[in-house]
Amino acid sequence: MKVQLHELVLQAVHVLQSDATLPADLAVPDFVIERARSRDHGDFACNVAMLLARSARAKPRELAEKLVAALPANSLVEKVEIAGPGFINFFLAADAYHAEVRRILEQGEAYGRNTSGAGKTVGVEFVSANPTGPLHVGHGRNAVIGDCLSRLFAATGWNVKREFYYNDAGVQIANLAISVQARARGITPDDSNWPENGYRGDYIADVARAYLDRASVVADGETVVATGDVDDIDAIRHFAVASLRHEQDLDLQAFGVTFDTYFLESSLYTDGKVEETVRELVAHGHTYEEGGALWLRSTDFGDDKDRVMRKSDGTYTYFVPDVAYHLSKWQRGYQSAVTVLGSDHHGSLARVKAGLQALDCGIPKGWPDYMLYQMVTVMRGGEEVKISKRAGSYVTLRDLIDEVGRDATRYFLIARKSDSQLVFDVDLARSQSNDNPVYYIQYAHAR
RNA sequence: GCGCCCGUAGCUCAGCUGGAUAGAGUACCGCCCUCCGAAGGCGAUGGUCGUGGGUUCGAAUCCCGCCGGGCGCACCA
Repeated sequence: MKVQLHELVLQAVHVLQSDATLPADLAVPDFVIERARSRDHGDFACNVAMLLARSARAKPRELAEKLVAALPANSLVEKVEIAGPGFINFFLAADAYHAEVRRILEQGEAYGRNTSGAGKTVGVEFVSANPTGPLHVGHGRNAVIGDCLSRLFAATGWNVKREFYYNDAGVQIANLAISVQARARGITPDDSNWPENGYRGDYIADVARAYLDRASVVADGETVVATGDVDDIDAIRHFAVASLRHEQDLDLQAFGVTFDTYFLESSLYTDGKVEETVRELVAHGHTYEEGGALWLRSTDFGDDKDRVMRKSDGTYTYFVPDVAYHLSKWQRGYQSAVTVLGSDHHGSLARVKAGLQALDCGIPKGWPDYMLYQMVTVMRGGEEVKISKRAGSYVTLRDLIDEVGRDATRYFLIARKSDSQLVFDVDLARSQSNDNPVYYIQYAHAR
């Protein structure tokens, strides 16, 4: 409807240009057709006369009158009024509404969709939680943002690849393994010989128990059987990662979120992608050695300081596999890529983009896009629920889904714009949720 | 100190590519519904849009300063 009205107004402007009421070389400003706030102002309002007034050296209201007179005949509009400082208000004919209703009924699910993204592939990376614990409310916000974004892309014809990237090696996973190992040996977080950076949550004990019971777990298409050998740290790590990935999968499934690809950071090493990335960066002359470390001259690409790629101990900093990962997205043909990321990671954006530019392989400057979101706090009973990752106590996504229902949780996490901090009021969400378990109990009693 | 984000009703937040009386939920207050959903329906109250300047016919919206809050500024991930 707006598009059609926009076209009508544009034609009126052209008419005035052709009869010299308006200068022929006039740049037509970006005017808007918008839904009128008040019924008195009709159905749609247009501000073009006020925007044209200055360059046309005319009074907005007079211009508006001339524009209205020049409007092409059409069946959409029943009445046009000029109001206020020069708004053109359109009152639509009932037929216009009827036609739209018919379109909605005819097109059903397809209504409102378009094909503007046809033939293009977008990679949407979201959640990307490391398998070191259950998903929490922050991951929930990430998940629903990424899911909605993906659906929007799909609705506009894009080929959407939903991707979950996770670290299955590295320091944090080593900590996970020794935590499970400690639990399997009967050590608890309060003991003096509990590992210094160990994960303290109760779920670690659950994993340890399952490991000792020689349980099997399926994650990312692989079945892992626990050996029960407390001294085999590799086996423990493998089992622990699979266990937590499995738990996360269950949570995501309960949340209605799916992925096409689970991308393992370790594959970047085994496939030689990390080495390839470093080699390319060195080959293009954007690196230098200093203090026994290999540096990327990322300041050449908009970063505020140069970054270490390879530490003096020979290992890579995390940002190298990050660059390698994004390179892999590019090579997989993602013309567009979006990463949904907590704003506490926004500092890493500049260096990853710098790294990609330094590869000189044709990646556009702004690629990839990021969707940052702010922190979530949870209120329950009028008080903020304190979280302590150290102690392993925090509000999990599963808690919220069980307590207020899937859709209400999704709604409250997406209802706020992502760059506002969000307060999730559990009681409010419960009271407004159709899935509210208390409601069903009451309803059952009432019957 | 530097960078990013936020500051709108008691509370949680929309509105911010400038437009005509700044909206919603919630809380509080009033009214309705008294056998099948009173965790409902209707209505009222409530705002110097953090603050000071600037641009403009017109600023919550754009620009600059200041104040307040969050996050980030590693040879950690």
